Amino acid sequence: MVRTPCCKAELGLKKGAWTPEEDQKLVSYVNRHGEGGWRTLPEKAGLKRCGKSCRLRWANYLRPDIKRGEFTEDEERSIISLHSLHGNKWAAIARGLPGRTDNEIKNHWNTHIKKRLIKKGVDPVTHKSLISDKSENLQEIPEKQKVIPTIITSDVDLDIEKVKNSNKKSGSSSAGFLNRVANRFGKRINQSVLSDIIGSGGPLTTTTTTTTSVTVNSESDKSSSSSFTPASDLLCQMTVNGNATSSPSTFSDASVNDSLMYCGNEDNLGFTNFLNDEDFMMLEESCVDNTEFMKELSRFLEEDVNDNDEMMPVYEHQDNINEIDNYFA
DNA sequence: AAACTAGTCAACCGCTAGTCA
DNA sequence: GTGACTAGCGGTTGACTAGTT
Repeated sequence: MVRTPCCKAELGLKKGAWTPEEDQKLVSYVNRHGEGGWRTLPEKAGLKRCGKSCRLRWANYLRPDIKRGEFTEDEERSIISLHSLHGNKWAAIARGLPGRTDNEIKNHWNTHIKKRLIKKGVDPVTHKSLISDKSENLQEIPEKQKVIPTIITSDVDLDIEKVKNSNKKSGSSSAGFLNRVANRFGKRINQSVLSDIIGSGGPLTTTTTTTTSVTVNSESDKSSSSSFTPASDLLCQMTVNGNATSSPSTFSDASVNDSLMYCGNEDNLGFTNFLNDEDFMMLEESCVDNTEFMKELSRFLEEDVNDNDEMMPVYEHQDNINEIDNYFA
């Protein structure tokens, strides 16, 4: 089958930048007749362009619902989050950002976000830490340099520091529990066990972006460290004296997309994002299926009963977007 | 001030999937 | 089932701009 070329140069069709007059003609035509019929539209609208070009121009720049201007922090978070789930499926990503086009997102990714991720030591393709791949060699890195970058935000310095310094609010639900688990239990549990659990599967709904920072101080704790770095939807990082590893996870929930939960002091573990009850239940189910984990967990709980106020999330039920903005302001 | 370089982004190209006759 | 056609997607290009030498 021989395809008919969409744009026949020999027909004298124009290429290159659109003029205001052309835009006006296109907008006027689409407003009168609606979208579609792109192949025949140019002729009817009096444009010397191919239909494909008209469709693109309309879809990317002339549509009234298009949002122009700088990407917001939240939008960037969403892009990174969605990209971790969809990869370079720009159209799919664009569907998650109303008013933004696939082309715009693609450009922004390639010119800004990708570079920033690389700069922070994060592979923009796998969303895993580039440093973690060499975790075995990290012992040789000077202590001061053993800092695993946290990703996700639109700005390099957007910050955990701010979170750390914010007023701490007490938590009471699954998030608080998980923080205690992370704080205490994470130091002890066998890494492979925890990795299995965290990456053990579950329904995926939407993507999320989470950064989990963990620091374990004692030398002996190194062997029992773990990190939760989901390849597809939950981005977490964990460091143990600077050593970072990663493993896939399956938490999901758009609500988690706001990176706002907790960040403890530097000597402790914590989830920087809020985990809602649905996510928690998913984790719980995975845990229950793992007897080894449950044994460890039982031990942890016994110890935890007497000491559960040690680690509280900074943030837990903050669902107002303005408050989130203030958080990073 | 001119030349060069790097960054940005609008637009194009090639391809695929879906639909219809 | 096949071919023609449309819509849409993702990768790439190239014009333009800003910054640097």
